Formats: sequence, C-alpha cells, structure tokens
Amino acid sequence: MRKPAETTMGKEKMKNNNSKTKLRKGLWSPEEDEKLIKYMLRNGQGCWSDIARNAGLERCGKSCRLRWINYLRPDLKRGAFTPYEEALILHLHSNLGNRWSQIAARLPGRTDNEIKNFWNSTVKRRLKSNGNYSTSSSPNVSTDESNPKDATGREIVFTHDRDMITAMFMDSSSSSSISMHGMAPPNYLKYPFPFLDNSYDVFNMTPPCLPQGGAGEGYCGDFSFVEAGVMELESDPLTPPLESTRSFAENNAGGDHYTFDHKKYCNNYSLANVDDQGSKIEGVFEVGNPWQGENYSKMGEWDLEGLLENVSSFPCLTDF
DNA sequence: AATCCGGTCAACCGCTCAGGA
DNA sequence: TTCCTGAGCGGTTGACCGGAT
Repeated sequence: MRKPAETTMGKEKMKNNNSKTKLRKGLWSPEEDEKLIKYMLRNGQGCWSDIARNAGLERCGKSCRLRWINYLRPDLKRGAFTPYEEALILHLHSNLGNRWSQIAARLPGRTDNEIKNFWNSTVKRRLKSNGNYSTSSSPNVSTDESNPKDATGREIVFTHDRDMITAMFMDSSSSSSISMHGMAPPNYLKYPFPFLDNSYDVFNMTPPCLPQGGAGEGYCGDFSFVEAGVMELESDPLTPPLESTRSFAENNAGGDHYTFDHKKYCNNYSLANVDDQGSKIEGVFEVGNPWQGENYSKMGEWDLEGLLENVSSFPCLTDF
C-alpha cells in the first residue's frame, strides 16, 4: 500500500475546485511535515480539507489528519511501550476488543494506529509462540473446585505467561467474570508473587503476605498487578469509578475487610486488612510506578528462564 | 557480500457515523 | 427523509530495516 511518494490522481473531490488537482500519496517529505506542523501550530485544528489546501499541501485532508494524529502531534509519546502500557493494552483489549481508538484514549500520547500495530505484531506473535496471553474477549477459562476463592466467593483462576499474570474472578451466581492483569515483578525470583501461592487468595491474604512497615521493593509487582487491574475494573460492582483515590473490595461481604487504596496510580498506596475482631494490619507505601525509574531500569536484569521455571512450579496455575 | 526473511510501522482504503442543508 | 460531506475508525498493504543464512 505504501508507495514511494508519487503524484497521482486522488479520488477525493475538491470541495471548491473543479480542476483535477493531483494529490500526493505515499511517504511524507520533511518539507511537507514542516508545512503541516507550522500550519497546525499557527491555526489549530479545523476542517482537514481546508488545512490541506491552506497549508499548501498537495495532500487530501484525510492524509493530513492521519499524519498529524499519528506522527506530528507534539503530545505524542515516542519509543517502545513500557511493560505497564503493555499490561494496560492487554487488559483493555480483553474488555474492548479491537476498539483501538478507545484503547488509545486511555494511553496518553499513544495513537490507535500505534497500538494496533503493536497488537498485530508483538502481541499476536507472543500469542502465537506462547499460546497464552489471556487476551480474548471471551477467555476460555474453566472453573475448578480446587481454585482459590476470594472473600465474596468468586473463584479465582490464574493464568500467565512469563511476564504477564492474569487473575479472573469467576462469579458463578451471575455467570459473570472480571479479570485483572499484571506484570510479573522484576525481582520476582527474590520475592515470589504471593497471589500465586495456594495459601493465599487475593482478598484474604494472611499477615505474612502483607508488607511489613513500609515500602518493600519486592512488592512492587503486587502493586502493579493490583493497580493494572483496578484501573479497568469499571464494570466490577465492587469497584468505584476510575478516579483519584479508590478502594478495592471495600464491600467485601464476609470475613476480613480488605482494602487497597492508591492515589493517581503511582505514588501512594495503603493496604489494610481488618479481621473479624477488628484487628487491622496496615501498610502505607510510596513505591512510585514500578515500571519507571530505577525499578523499570531493572527490567533488563530479569532472569526470564528462571522465572518461567519458578512460576510453573506453582500448583494453582493453569493454562500454562 | 549478497540474498532471504520476518518484523515494524507509516500510510492508504473502505466503511460507518454524525451533522447540516 | 434524503443526500452530501467531513471526520474517524479498523483492516490491510507494502516499504524499510535488521538479523540470519
């Protein structure tokens, strides 16, 4: 489809011009980019056909729009997707399907085209090689009596590949389910992921599972996991809308009262577990976004093979 | 060094939808 | 109500690039 920049007859009719204007197609030249950028910065967005004409571009408005939105826009984020963005894309795709624009709307600085390309190349390739990314809109997950349950009775089914973990909460009474995705933490081998151990479940983690007295680097993975899930659990009746500080599973029906709060996704977290007797175990953390800065830079140090071996040893894991 | 091959990504196409006449 | 136009979306293509052979 992409051809060398050539002059060809465009199909688009010129609104106020009967002449058969030749419209360029193919790659944009730096000069064309410069013209469009200057025009957009000076005049802002308007009718794209007018923009194309007024900016002195021999392009159709559609082409100008695409070039601006996908490439020239100043607020675009460049570079590879972070693991956090990947996790978000995977989860959003599991909920929204191929609605790239809606997915892109939740990833500032990213375009639908970029996400679509990422999906069609990277993710599909991983799915092909691993056969397991838990990304279909109707996950094929079977329930099992042996699976752990959260405090509301929802069965928790874990699936994962080497760097992505998904927990599905299956509600048999309403035949509904929600899912949470998270990245395996960078120092996973050092601090095994507590959610993946049969002795814990997400909402009734026993005290040893709770971080003691402040930020524990080894728990960053936990938080990114919960964070990524909470961000998109809008349909979960237990979860308040996506905004500012929220509590997770505050309305826990029975047993412990377990909350997970965070502010603005990144900085401050509090975790509390209140048992039947009112005893409260609480931790407050300032961990930052585990996928940025120092922690993120550790991504290259992952022992993925070791991680794989370690993860596959967990008895509650299925679909791996 | 040349060729092949697979992955990435910019850009096009066709379609739908919304708004206005 | 119908038609037209522009905007936007998702699918697809093909140039380009880097690694493998």
